[in-house]
Amino acid sequence: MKGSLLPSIQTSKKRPTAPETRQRILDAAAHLFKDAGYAAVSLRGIADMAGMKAGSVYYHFKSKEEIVLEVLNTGIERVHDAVQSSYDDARESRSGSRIISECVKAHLNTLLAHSDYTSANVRIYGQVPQTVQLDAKIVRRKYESLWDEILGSVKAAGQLNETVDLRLFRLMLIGSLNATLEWFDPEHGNVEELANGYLEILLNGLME
Amino acid sequence: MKGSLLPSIQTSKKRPTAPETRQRILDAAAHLFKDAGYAAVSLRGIADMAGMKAGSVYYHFKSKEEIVLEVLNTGIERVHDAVQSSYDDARESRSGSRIISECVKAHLNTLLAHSDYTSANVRIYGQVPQTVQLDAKIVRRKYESLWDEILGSVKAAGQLNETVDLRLFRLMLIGSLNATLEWFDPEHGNVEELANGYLEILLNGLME
DNA sequence: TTCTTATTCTAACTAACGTTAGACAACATA
DNA sequence: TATGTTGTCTAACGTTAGTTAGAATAAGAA
Repeated sequence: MKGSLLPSIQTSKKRPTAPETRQRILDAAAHLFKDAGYAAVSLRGIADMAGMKAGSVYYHFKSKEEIVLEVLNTGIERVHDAVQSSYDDARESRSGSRIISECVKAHLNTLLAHSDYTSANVRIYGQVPQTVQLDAKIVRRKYESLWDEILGSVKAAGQLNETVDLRLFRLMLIGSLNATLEWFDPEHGNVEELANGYLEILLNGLME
Repeated sequence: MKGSLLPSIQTSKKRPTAPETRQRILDAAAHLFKDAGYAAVSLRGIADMAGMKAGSVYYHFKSKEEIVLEVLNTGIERVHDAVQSSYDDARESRSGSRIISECVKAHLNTLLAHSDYTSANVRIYGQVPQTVQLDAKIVRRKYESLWDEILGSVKAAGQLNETVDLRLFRLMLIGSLNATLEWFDPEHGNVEELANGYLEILLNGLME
């Protein structure tokens, strides 16, 4: 087996196991989908990046669609876990702005600094085949529900502007966070600062 | 010439002129790019929707890249014109929130209700070939400058929260407006209401 | 009516795509 | 060492993509 373009997973064995190779394929796919979209990424490209030939990918996955569905779902699961974890931690503070801040930071960190998978989901979801989209929607909806729960609890504690439509706010919040993918450069920017900047506007508003 | 899938441009001539056909090709391209992305849209698909065969497209355009560059630039020009027009009209009100509101509405209206081109730009810019991206960036920058001008003038009039980073706000604003493309359905929603909902949060903030 | 011009069609090219089946190689175990 | 199992390579398939050059057609002008 020739050299791989990804950092190789260290094992005591010369030849990687199927789970390891499978992971390598998914990592490559997530990275490429994130940057170029679904249709523009070929199996040969993914295989090349994973250090193998395209035909070999079929030992691990049934189709390109199966790969992208797994990338999409993993992406949402990761950000869901991160936000859930932050929510659980921040809850006891009983501060609405603290809770929202921590969850926003968790979302942005996952999206911008830790997961090609989450980035890929955001960038390509709208362009994958319909069948894949339908399958991925299930996990996506769960994440939306998590945010509804977070925002709902803050509102129930009387800490939100009463006139704000929570559904719209959630759409706007996640939309604006996800849109940072188009311009934020993780190598030259600080996610924490970015989150704080966004939160200031969202929580306090723009006008004097 | 067989029936076209687009509403035909009414002329006194039996056979459309090149400009008319050219427009039809661009309309088809913008529509398809918007929905499926760049790579997934074929010349044959565009030609089919424009009511011709793929080879004929080459009489009007040199390449697929030439088509997409034109779609991208037209998209930005349209939203730029709309926002510029709203800015010019709202200026005399001397009300910061009025100015911002009108410009936001202009942006959203163009994006969601009037222009496949603008929608296409937002959705595919990050995925077109590098060379196209570089070319399209010029026009894009001008639109960003327009917003910088708008926000700068409101701030200079002392009507903005002093601590807000204008560049960040602009990125966040345009990002969140553009993200509405992923979920807003123009056939079942009201753009004006959407704009008002967003503005309320952005101008007044979320917290009590 | 004929000629000219503009526009579209057609057939084909090369390259690339997702996928398949079987050969091959590497590793583990008896 | 031989055998069995796992994982990769290879060659090929049928299809699709962007593009090209020349033929064909339609419309307008003389």
